[in-house]
Amino acid sequence: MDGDKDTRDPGLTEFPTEPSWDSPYFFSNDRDTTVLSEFGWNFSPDHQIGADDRSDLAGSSTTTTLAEQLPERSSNTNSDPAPVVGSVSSSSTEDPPERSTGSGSGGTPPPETPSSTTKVNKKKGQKRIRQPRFAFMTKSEVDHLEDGYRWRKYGQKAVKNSPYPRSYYRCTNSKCTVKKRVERSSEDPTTVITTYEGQHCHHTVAFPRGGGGVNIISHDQSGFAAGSQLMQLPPVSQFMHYPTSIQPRSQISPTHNLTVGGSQSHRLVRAGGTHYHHDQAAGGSQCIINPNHEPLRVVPVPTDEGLLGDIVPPGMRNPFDG
DNA sequence: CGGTTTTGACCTGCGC
DNA sequence: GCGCAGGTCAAAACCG
Repeated sequence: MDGDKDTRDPGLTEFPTEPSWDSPYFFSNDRDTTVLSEFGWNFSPDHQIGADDRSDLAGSSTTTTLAEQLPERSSNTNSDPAPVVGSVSSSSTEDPPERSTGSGSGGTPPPETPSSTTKVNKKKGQKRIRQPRFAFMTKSEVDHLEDGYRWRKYGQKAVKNSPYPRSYYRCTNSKCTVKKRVERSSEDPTTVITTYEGQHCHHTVAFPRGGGGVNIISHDQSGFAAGSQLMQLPPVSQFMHYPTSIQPRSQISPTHNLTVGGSQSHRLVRAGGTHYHHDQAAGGSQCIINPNHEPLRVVPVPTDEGLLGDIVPPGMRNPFDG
């Protein structure tokens, strides 16, 4: 225990402060947001930002994306100190549908049944399968950043070697198993590390039309489908759009330090209070993306388009927007 | 009143 | 096998 696992730190500290276009790190879309990804996606250079874009971003951008090929369940080897922030190693298994009970028993199961019962839930030899995760760091004074989805906090834990606790959130959509962890970097308290796990199976919450709503993504676009390599685009609207829309959950701090580009971003607007309009089309389509087909390029875009403008085909954007 | 947050307990995986 | 740290549960508290 001492030299113990700096699991997370390594990963984080190693992220280039500047985009490494030749490395798995890519996606530089904002100044203060570093995007890290744990997806098993196979982003190829072709999907990275174009040379032109690079020059545009390279300069001031501190945004970095890490796309890491996640072997099914790496993370346990030291060499793979949780590729991302998460550090998580044994996170959810979850076969999406049901709460994995993962800890299945987690909480306060009947003391009477030793653990057998609980264990039963989680088949023994069954190894947990990690859901694709995606993390990014954002300079912000608020921990929980708005992303268009509704989250319910289900836990908080103190993180070793960090004075800041880690919060666990779960998408409030009962059919959605996406989770997200939020923690503040111990090295840089101004940086919030958000890790998403899983893919939303629904649209983002639609915000008041007045605010222009959210860039809800509809992803059935056949053009985005790709045979067997279908990749569910997790938080597309999240990680791509976040930067421009992040908002504190409970209150928008005037000093909110998101630099996101300053001028963009007014698509996500709080519906007031802590509630949001739920106009989302329940059971919406799934977010599917095929890296091999659709060049993923992230470049600074005008306010109107937001980051999605370059990622999501117009036809795939918020169906409620128009 | 319904939904969310808080918080302590419990479970699991992993390293030693 | 043990201990640690991470992750999850669920009851209670809180809030709009």
